[in-house]
Amino acid sequence: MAEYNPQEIEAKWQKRWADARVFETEADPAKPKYYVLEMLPYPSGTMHMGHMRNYAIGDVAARVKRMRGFNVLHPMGWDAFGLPAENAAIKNKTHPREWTNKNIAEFQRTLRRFGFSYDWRREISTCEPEYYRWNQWFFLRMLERGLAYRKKSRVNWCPKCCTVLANEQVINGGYCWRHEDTLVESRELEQWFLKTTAYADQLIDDLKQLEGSWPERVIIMQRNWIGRSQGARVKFAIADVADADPIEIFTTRIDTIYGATALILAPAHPAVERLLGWAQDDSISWTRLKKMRQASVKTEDVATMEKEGFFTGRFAINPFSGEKLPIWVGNFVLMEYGTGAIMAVPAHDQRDFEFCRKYELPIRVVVQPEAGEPLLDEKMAAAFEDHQNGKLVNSGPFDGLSVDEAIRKMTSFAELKGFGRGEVVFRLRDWGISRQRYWGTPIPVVYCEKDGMLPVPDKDLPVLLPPNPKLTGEGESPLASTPEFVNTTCPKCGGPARRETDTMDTFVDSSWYFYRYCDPHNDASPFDSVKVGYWFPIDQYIGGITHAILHLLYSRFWCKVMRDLGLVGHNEPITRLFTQGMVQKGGVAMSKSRGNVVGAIDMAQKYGADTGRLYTLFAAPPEKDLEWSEESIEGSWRFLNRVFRLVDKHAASIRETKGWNFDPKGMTDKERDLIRVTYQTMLRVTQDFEKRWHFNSAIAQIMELTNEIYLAEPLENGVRPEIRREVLQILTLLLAPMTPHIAEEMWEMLGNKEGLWNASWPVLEREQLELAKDDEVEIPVQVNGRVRTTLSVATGAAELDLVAKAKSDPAVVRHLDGKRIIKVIFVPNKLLNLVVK
RNA sequence: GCGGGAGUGGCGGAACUGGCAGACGCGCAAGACUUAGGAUCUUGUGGCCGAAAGGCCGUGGGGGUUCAAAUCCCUCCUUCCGCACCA
Repeated sequence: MAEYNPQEIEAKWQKRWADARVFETEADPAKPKYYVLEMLPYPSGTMHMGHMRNYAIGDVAARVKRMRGFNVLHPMGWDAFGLPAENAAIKNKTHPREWTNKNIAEFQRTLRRFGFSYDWRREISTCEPEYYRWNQWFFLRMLERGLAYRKKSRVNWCPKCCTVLANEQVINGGYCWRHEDTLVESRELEQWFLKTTAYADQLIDDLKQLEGSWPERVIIMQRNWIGRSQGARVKFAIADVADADPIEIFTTRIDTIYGATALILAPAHPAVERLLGWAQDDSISWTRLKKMRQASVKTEDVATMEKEGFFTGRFAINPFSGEKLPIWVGNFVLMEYGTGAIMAVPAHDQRDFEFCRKYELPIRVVVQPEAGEPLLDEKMAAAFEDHQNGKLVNSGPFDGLSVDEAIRKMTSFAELKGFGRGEVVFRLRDWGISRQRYWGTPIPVVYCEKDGMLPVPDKDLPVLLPPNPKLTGEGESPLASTPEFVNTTCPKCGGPARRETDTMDTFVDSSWYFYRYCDPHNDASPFDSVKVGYWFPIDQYIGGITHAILHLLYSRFWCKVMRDLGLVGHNEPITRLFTQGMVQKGGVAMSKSRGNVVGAIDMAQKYGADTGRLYTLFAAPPEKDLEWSEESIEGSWRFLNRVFRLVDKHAASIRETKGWNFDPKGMTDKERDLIRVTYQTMLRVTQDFEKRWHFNSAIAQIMELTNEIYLAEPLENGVRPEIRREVLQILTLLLAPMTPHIAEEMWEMLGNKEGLWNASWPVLEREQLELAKDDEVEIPVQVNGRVRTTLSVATGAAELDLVAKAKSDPAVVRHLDGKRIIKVIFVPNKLLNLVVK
């Protein structure tokens, strides 16, 4: 009697896989490819079971596809630049590289311990010059095309990170994404940007291609983030001032322009000073403005903030009606969106209503719903929410038009008269990539006093990080205080020049890393387009929902840039996306700071990697959060022991038998039941893996099959050895993607000379069913005890029901559109066996 | 406020196209084997009634469609996530 010893078995098979180079893969146009990828980890602290769940899901996909004959690319690498390494280095007085490499070694050891089927030859680490030089190369290409640019602007500054954050890194209405308790400040700095807005239309339109294969909510989140609004700009001339520049507003509802009763400017609007300058008695207004501008720095509690404003003393002319409208400044108007100025239409906008109510500005209804209460006074207007389906009133020549007609006609009228035009406005901002930290990719640009800003020539790449920086975590960028880095020569005139001292946001690294896996050691270009052309797009990407916007949006942007550079031939890098749930303990995600991690290595030592893998796959469907439970993990452990004992018990008696070909003749009832339940399980598990990714119910099916075999004991009496072997081999094959080590061991115990890694996924051949694909079968139908009719059922329909459980005998009669349809139960030696109550 | 999910035993969760609700596992209970059990095996386990056979109720609440509803429709409630003065 052999004991299940996971540590021994796992080490044994991991070595065999490595020796046989089972997971190493090359592009091969003769074979169908499958690129499956888990988001690359940031190597910090220790790996816990939350990480493992992610990789277990990907590994199941990789192994199933491999068993089904695909050429599978399944790589792993490290998102190795970033702030924690720098902070740890400051704390421990070491170099960030030291800390990072130590963690990478630890992470790698853990992943290997779990037996994930990676091609380790393709491992990449983004902090290596061989990798980041291509960040710099891409940056220069973008610079050439005007997609990278520098400008002074208000940026998000995290006082804890001591660096700038991208808009996407500001969360919960104004907090740092890494320090959720730290309010982001606003600073004016000279910054590098990548022009994501140049692709705003494509980024939003191409989301359509992803529908159905990306989670709906990710698509919606991206769509909202990009935030496209179709609207119009309208110029309002300023009354009583000669030669004054008009004020331009943006609106999506130009049809309501006759209902405008004021113009409201953002406090930061550049025209405010001029307007106040012209007005008399302005000292109070100046004070208010100053206060408001300071207050607007805070983005906290935006939703509940009281609307405030003041009258500038000036008026604007409504170009449609000629009406004089007071110009106000309002704290709720954003400078960053549209033109920083709006027309207030209090009857048809909640915010305008609140503002005008407070300051007693008039309210005028201009859209009247066709049916329903007449909206004539201001109280009705406030309650009126559906402005989409009304007709215009109080709107001069446009009275009576529907909203859609009015928007069209009034926009072209404004264009004709030259005071407005239709425009699409995006919420998306360009991607600010400058970071004032050391541990990132240096931006490859120099500043010469004579020649100005110049790109570093390609031949001088990579611009290396200085090996011995002074890291303090305070003040300016560490690179700026490293003279040997800063001082350089001008590539044009050869005179003295200064290097750019900002480094790139680490999201640059992860925006294209998956291309590098296709050709990881190329030192002439970021990758070979032919190799990428074979592997791309990624067939299946797996990661947390946390990256729904940041990483996935940047990656999509990068892909489109590379396409326009002629490097790749596809529009979207990722065909299918799967967002797995988190592993929690005590109701919150595992994290070092919360002190609730279950270490992956500890897990492997206590129960073995297979039990850990099985449990994370079994305890919850993969897209849902999983609450870690030390108690219920015992169930997975027990199950593997049970299966192992079962195989061990029969191994000796069946090891020498030949394989069994489906042959219904002479089967005993016990054998038939066993074969039927085995094949049914096989079909259902295949469906769960391939169609639905319901790993938890796939495992449940396998457990059920195991129970059925136990129930059929003693197998020795009444079940031929070759049938026992067939059943146990299929059981082993079904387990292989999830618990590969124990599966290999049992496969060997059953007498197989070749490793399980060479085995194919079990498939029922058509001949075994004795039905051709489009056969029709005549089935007499009994309803309520009497033969009623004869139906023909296409094999397609019968096939569906092959997966029905044996227990669901007798078949069920279904009424569908007046027709009666039959569920068919498959019994091997009788072909089709129908019982209808 | 807007958008998207989710509500099924003591717990995690099954149930594909409307067709035997609660698969599988945890936990719990009883028993077997044991010097012992936090090992292993067997049996039971949604609620109520019943000795049993069996019956009734049951998928957040209420209503509806259907021979048939966890599943479809209406409505309300709860909850999680994302966005949030985007004009």
